[in-house]
Amino acid sequence: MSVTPSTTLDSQLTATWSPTNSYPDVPMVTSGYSNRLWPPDSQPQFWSKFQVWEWLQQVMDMHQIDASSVPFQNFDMDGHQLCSLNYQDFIHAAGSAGPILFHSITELKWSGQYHVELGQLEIKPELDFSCSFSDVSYPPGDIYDTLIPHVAPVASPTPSSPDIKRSFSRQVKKHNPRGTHLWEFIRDILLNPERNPGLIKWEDRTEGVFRFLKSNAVAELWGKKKNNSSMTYEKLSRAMRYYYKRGILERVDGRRLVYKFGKNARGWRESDM
DNA sequence: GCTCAGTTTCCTGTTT
DNA sequence: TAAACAGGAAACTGAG
Repeated sequence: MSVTPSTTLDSQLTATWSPTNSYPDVPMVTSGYSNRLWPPDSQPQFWSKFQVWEWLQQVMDMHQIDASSVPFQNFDMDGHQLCSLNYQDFIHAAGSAGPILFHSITELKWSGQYHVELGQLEIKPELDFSCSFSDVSYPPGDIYDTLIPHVAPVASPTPSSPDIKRSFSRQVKKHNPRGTHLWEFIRDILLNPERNPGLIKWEDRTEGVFRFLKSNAVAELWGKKKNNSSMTYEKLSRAMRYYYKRGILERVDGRRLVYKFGKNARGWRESDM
């Protein structure tokens, strides 16, 4: 299923979010998407489906949202369609993560058109591949505490009371307490081979079977991401084996360095994109 | 401070 | 013989 845009791009830009008609009693907070992760001339209206998917993944990584909590197939659309979605469309398509995604795309659309307060969020820029996905963290009392109630219009399922807000925050973060999981890191390499040619490759894309080509290099990259210079493939593979029990990976008997995504791994299928 | 999830580290034994 | 696999056990880490 995918969400059909309910308004046009132009009407959306003026009706759903603007610096003047939103929530004047609340200071605007930026997460820095427009300034850090996407080039200034990157206009979401002109994104391809793949770029939409990349954006989706990046926002989820930034906010440490479990990828399995957002049905990627709901975002089977190009940038123009994405920009045409209103707040309710995002709620419909992404559930509790909808407000965050809505805020992100709105900010990108409005990039440079309104004053933002920088410096409220900690960004850890890195130049290598690993920063492409999720090396952004927030201080305590992070964006969920400030963003969600502000973005949410009246009569939305978005949390408003402190208790609900707290449980929402927990729901979003509990699954991923320390940023991107290893399997998501692996998946991202597979889905972005242009960034890491020759590290891991698909053996059977439709079945989710993949093979490590440079196991030590992947381990090194993982260690770099976790700021752990002593990471080895042996340790990484131990963590991979723990995924068997959880159904995130399945064993591929008799083949070295070959793994397969299991039923609980999300976001790797072409149909998810 | 406690609990929990998700690793990380170390280890022994087995398979390729 | 080396590299990789398998899995137990304990420790670690960050977040709620």
